[in-house]
Parts: sequence; structure tokens; C-alpha cells
Amino acid sequence: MIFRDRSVLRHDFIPDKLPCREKEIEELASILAPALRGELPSNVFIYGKPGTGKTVVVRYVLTELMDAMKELKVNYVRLGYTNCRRAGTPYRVLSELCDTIDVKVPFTGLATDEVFTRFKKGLERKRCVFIAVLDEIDALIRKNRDAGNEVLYRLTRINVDLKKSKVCFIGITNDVTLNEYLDGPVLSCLSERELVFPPYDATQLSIILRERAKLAFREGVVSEDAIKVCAALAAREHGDARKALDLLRVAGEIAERKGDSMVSEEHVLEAQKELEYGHLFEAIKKLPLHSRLVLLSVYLLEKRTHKIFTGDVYSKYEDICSMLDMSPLSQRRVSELINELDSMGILNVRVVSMGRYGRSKKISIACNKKVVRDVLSGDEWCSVVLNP
DNA sequence: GCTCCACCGGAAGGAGGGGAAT
DNA sequence: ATTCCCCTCCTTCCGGTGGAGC
Repeated sequence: MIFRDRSVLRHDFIPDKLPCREKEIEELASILAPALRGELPSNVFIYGKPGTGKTVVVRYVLTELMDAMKELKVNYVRLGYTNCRRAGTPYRVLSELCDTIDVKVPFTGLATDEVFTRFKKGLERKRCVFIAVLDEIDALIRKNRDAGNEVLYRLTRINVDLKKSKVCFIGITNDVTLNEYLDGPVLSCLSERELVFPPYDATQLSIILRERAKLAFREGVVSEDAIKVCAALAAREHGDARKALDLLRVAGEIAERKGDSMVSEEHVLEAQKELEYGHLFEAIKKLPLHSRLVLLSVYLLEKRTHKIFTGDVYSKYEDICSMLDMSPLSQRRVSELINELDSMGILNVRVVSMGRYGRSKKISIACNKKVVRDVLSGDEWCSVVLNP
């Protein structure tokens, strides 16, 4: 037996204490504290890379706030949480907020405007201080800049229309450049207070992992080396605590599978490989058909030569399409697909000039070729070309 | 220094699909 | 139900370009 409770390593687990975020917790708590006196707290905007503890800190402080409310017998504070990426559209963000104040809204069919009106009416009935958390707020803007800004603008101005209730917003984003996309008035309203969550360094990650390991694993099962390696690997990846926890969890699973009694450094390194393989595998598998065919073209060309240019890829791609009886996309489009594969880290692309012989992209495979082969040979279409 | 290759990548616009408004 | 709107994916068109070879 390796694990005591593996759910402790899940991303949504909220531990009793959050090491290395004491300062942020205290600051957020002091910002929100006025709510307990029925006053409106400042809006807060929280920035930080993925896995820097933004969401967990907010949830932690809100849980504390609820406990304090119970103790003080305060019942006029209400909390709403919505993840904008999961919700997807302004309509669903609003309807999730409505849900938390017991306003029922149909899945669809209402104008966004109408949902907004019901939200306001619901708030007035509750006579409360409403703290609304908008997690991954960047997703709302990224998907539809104008609609996103519109709904945020109306939300941030909601206190103007409310007489009996007040709303305070906590915005959370991974995207440090979000201020370029947010309209000025929305940004200045949301960021009355700003918290920036810096990435964790390896020492901090070790502390976090040690705490979690105590809960997740049976005593003495995880070696100190294993923890150090998890922390070092995750620190390299912009201090992502989620990644560190994933590594530890998978390392534990590997140890369990092998029937080993300890989680060692080797298990972590294997976990790293497994996670990397898995992510890449999924990423390639989920590519649209023509991107997969373009990747297949590069893969086949790379067996013969390492001087591959756009023209070579395109003609190989055309061959493959005719073999599969499909009509090929334009070269312009394929060139764009090649750039997308580059930005995903699957291909390596560099624009080079060959003087008299024109200007083109030099292309190579940037990732583990075995994964590429594994996915493509299991692919419905690509396998036809790979294993004729 | 000029030419000119082979493509780059921006712009505009069309198909089509899904969701919102009426 | 129908119209409207917007987004995504894609095409076509086209001006732009770094540098080998003359």
C-alpha cells in the first residue's frame, strides 16, 4: 500500500494550510474582511501563471470567511464562484452567478439582458454583500472580446443600480497581458486592488509537496529525493505546483503498479516521461485531420532528409491527400497549419532565405518522434499511409 | 548593385454552423 | 420558427523580402 488518500493530490483539494502563500492569504483576507461588517470590499484582480495557487488561495480565504460568518452569526454575505472558461459564454457566466443566489435561469432562450435583470432583482431580494469570483476571466475576453467586455462592464457597474445589495468582484487570470484586451473602465474598476502571485521556486515546491505527501501517502513511503526531484522538475516549468503534484501522484501510481514499497527518484523520472508522453500524445491526437496529415508529411520526409521546406511538405501532403482521395487545403493554409504546429512545440520552424533559391520555412520535428509515430500509426487515416 | 526565386504573411471575403434575438 | 449575428476555417489575391548568383 502506497497511498493513504490520493485525492489530496488533486488540483481541487483545499488543504488546511497553504505553505508559502501566507502573505497572499492575509492580504486577500484583509481586503475581504469589511464584508463581515456589511461593508463593500474593494474589487480584487489576481494575476499569476498557472499553478501558482491563485484559485486555491481564493477558495481557502472564502472558506475561512464562511467560518467567520458562522461564528459571528452573519448571514448577509453571499459567495459566488464561476470559472469563465468552463462556463464559456457571458450568458452562462451570468446564469451561474444567478444560481448562487437562487435565481433560476433556463439553459437558453433568454436574452443576456434579461438574465442580467433577473440577477439584479435576485440580489435586491437577498439584501446582501455578494462576493463574485470570476476565475479564468481571460477566457471570457479571449473568446469574444466585445461581448466579454460588455458583460464585465455591466457587472462592474451593477452597484449603481442596486439599493439593497452590493457586489464585489474577484477576477483571476493566468494571462499577464490581459490588461491589453480589457477595456479601460472595466480594468480600472476590477483592479482596485491587485495581487500578483509569483511562481514558486524549488524550495517552496518542496515544502508544499512535503505537506501534501504527509496526507496523501502512508508514512515513510515517499523518499526525500523523490520530493526534491518533483520540485526541481516543476520549478523548471515556471514553478507550477499543479505539475509538481501531478508528478508526485503519477510517481506514486507507478510505484504501486510495480509493487514497490517506496516512491523513489526513479519513479518520479518515469512519471515525468509518462506525463510528457501523455500530454504530447493527446495533443497530437486531438489535432484536426489536415494538421495530422501535415505532420505525417513532415514525419515521412524526415526519414530521408533533414532539409525540409514548405514546398516539400506541401507536395508530400498533396500526395497523401490524393492517396486518401481527399481534396487538399491551399498552400497558404498549410503554411498556417505548420506555424500552429510550431507554436505547439510539435514542429520546429524557421524562416530562412536561400538567396537565389527563394525564401521558405525550414521545418523539422521538435518533439519525441516515437510519440508522433505512435499516434499516427493508430490514426484512422494516417495509418493507411504509414502501413499500406 | 541588381535580379529574381519561392515562398511569407496581411487583407478581404465566403461558406457554414451555432447561438442569440425577435 | 425565423432571422440575425458572429465565429471559425478556409480561399484568393497580392505586395513584400533576404540573399545567392550574376
